[in-house]
Amino acid sequence: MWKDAMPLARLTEQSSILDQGFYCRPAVEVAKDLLGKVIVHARTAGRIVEVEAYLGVSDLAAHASAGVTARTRVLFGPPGRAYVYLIYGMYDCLNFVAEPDGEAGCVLIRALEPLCGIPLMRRRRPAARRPEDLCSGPGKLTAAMAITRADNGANVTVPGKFVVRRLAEEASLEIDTSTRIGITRCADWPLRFFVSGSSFVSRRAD
DNA sequence: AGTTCGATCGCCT
DNA sequence: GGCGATCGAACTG
Repeated sequence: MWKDAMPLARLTEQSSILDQGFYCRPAVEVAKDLLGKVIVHARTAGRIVEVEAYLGVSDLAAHASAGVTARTRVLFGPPGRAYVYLIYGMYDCLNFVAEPDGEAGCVLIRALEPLCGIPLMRRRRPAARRPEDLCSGPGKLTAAMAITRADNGANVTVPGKFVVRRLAEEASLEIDTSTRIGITRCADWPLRFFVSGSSFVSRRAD
């Protein structure tokens, strides 16, 4: 318990960075394909087990529905960038921008299976009682990995402190679908995707 | 310029 | 299951 699943050096060696083409597709496709991929931020890393897709101006639950503003500008820009915003005055939420440059769409990262830097994550989130609680929510995983609004706009397709990787040996996984959590508009749209049976997701059902 | 309310979390009952 | 914390973007006037 509370030990890393693998050393960061080995993870780096046995994986490759997702390129811009991966993100330059419809947000729903990118969302589903991000399951099983690994986010690396500085000394911490985790496997994505739960995401939600947010679409363009037609999706009233999406920030992009407000049009281009100072906050949403990155959503309308090139794919493969991080969109990080403050929610409820205290938590940062991480998204990756999808769709071609000029079109809005993104994927909210809702839960991770911690892989590297677990003791560090634990120090940042003392409230977590089990490793399963470390990154089981959008505000939890940013706290555990120290991802903040300073990372907003970061290009995660080029080598650096913040990237998303694909393992050379990717386990096949079954995907469950549900409605998105915590929203009121477009509440019945089935745009939440998570790894079936994972104990690291924020919730099992709606 | 003032108000509203949210893509949450953790503690309380 | 309920609620308070805490802040800034978006909307109203």
